[in-house]
Amino acid sequence: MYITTTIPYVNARPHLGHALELVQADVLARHHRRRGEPVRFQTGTDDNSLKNVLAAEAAGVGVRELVDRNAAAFEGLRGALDLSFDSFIRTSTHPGHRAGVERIWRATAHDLYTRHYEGLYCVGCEQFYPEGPCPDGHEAPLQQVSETNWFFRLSRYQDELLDLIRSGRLRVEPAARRNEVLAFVAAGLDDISVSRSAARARGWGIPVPGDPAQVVYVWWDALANYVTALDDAGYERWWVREPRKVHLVGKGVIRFHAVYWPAMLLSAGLPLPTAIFVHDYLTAGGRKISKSSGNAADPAALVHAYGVDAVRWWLLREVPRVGDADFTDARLVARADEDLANGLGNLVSRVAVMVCRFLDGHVPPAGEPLAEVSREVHEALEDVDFRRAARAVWQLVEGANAYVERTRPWQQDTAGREKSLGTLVGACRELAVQLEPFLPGAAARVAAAVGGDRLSRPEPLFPRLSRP
RNA sequence: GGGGCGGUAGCUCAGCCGGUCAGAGCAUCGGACUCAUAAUCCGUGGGUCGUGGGUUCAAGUCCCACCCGCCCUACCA
Repeated sequence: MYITTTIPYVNARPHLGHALELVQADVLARHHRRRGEPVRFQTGTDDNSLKNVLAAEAAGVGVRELVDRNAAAFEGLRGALDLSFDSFIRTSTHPGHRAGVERIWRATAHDLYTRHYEGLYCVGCEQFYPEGPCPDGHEAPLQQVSETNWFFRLSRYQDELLDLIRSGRLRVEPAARRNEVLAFVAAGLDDISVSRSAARARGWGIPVPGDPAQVVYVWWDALANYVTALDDAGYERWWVREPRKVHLVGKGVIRFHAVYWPAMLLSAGLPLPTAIFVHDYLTAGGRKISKSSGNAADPAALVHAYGVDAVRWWLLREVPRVGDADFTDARLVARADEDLANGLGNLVSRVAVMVCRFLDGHVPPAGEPLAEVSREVHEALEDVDFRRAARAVWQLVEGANAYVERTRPWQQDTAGREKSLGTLVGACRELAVQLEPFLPGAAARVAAAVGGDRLSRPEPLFPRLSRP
């Protein structure tokens, strides 16, 4: 499976919303790797956005400097969040990116034409509007622009796109999002502008082949990363031969991924992605998270404060498949204490201690499995429902804790203790296996605590985050 | 303006094609237990399922209108 995240533009540092998408992609990648499937997990940054130029000007630093600094912060999420991406592309520095964008441009030449355009342009949106003000409320005033741009014949692909999505050859999940896209396409597609004046872009971006006065529209540039990130062999393997190509995207950019991108590929005669998984947004304390609104919900800071397991667990266990989710520190702490400390951590602790206390640390033979959850986890992930998958894993924790109460090893003779503790150690080991895609660090610690023939009393795996 | 999503116990939410669908978790309260990170297990209370109509033998579950929140899209029929 080829799994991608969107590549955020790096006008600021990453926020929790980026972390959500990365962690979701990471779970899919780890899950499918665990199943023995070939996986390539791709992410990166969009360095070529005009917004980066503006952010640099506002901050009084060079574009290169700002872009490098912020891109490094995004790439640094790998360590902070235990991400397992195979490659990280930066559109301004990746060796093959520019050439790849140019190649796709040329391959679609039969659908490109120039048109004079006059209108109001919002640099914040990188879009034209018939009237002001900018609907997104960007600070910068709309600019009166009169120029000639390149246009792409998107209108030509309307029927093909409808057929693609309706037939499921291009899967869009959740269904509500698929319907949204279908409604948009069915309403009629206009050709889109796919270049910008190089002068207004301050020379930042990729020049249009054969027209250096124009730079390639940043979305065209950015979308291409899904194939330009791959070298020739990689392209063949992951974009031509791979049967499952999945884009994870936020709800705000569905149109680009489910309409523009497939149309570009159709025009260029290239293979298409097979699925687009759309997540909704996070709010923080009831307020919209935006990169410009300060450093609220900084994932690296949250990891520093609460640990990677708590942060990943909140993102996976608490965020619904449909609908925005509100993040607060209190919710993260409550969820971590309830599930990780009181549930999983305490379970491992009581099991290990009983083995030490009653069986002198010797691990008895494994008993019957307590619950079978791998299938439910898999089905939930196929359905792109991370919360349901995480909940399924937790059935093991609850089942094991209930089993302890039911069998009461402390009241049994040695044979009884061996039987129930054998079952419990087995359950903890299974838990470590099932947990790996979600909380790789925690899974490893659980595995270490209950691995081997002899156990010792473990330190608390997950100390409570709140004061008792 | 058009389209979409959400509005279900104090909180976070499940409820697919209409008929045990009025639920789960947390919180509250009561009980049990003592292996464990003052953790765990069992049970209880609590809701006119946004509002008002309609269809139906039967509607959170379908239709219409409206209110609130959010998203996408467009401001020319």
